[in-house]
Amino acid sequence: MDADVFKVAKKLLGKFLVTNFNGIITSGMITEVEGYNGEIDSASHAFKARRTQRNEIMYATGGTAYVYICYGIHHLFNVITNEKDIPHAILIRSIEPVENIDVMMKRRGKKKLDYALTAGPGALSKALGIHIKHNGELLYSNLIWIEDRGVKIHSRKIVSTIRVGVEGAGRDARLPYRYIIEGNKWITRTPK
DNA sequence: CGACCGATCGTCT
DNA sequence: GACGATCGGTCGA
Repeated sequence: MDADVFKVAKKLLGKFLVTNFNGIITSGMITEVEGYNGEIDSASHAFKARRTQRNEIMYATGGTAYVYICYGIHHLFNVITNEKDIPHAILIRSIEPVENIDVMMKRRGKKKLDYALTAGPGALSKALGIHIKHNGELLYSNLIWIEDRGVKIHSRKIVSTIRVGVEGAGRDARLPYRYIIEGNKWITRTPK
């Protein structure tokens, strides 16, 4: 929980996102994130304080998972970061796979191990088994959590770019709120 | 490689 | 009734 969603977003790089479903642990190191600055961010689901059934969880206390479905198919995983009623969110966009990679490949229907296994928010959710039913899950639960394993990402290695897929988001569409680990190959393409 | 396009359905107007 | 905080396949160079 922190007042500055972008500071938290950068801190999440190098942390490990872990799931434990049906006794199987899968995990990866976070390599790409995007910050969504609540009610004043025209690319955020909570823009203009529009509170709906879908985005209600964004108003929960920091440390809660916000999962929603995009394009009818993909489950996108976000971390809520602020106090109750302040809808700041961080979209986890890519991870570098670490534990039980074979399970993740099976979930994704992949035969080759490459960046596509866990690059992109829909892809990593599928690989980790994250589902819409985990919306509202607490990230200090025993199902989904974030671990610090001592990996330090120096601020010089953090690159910011515009966010992906928000071209039509209006005023804030081109703000540099996407953060990636420089040189890491486990990330999606950078938009123009 | 890059560009394009169809899939697919919950959510909001 | 329209439209996504996307993905993966195909096509052409």
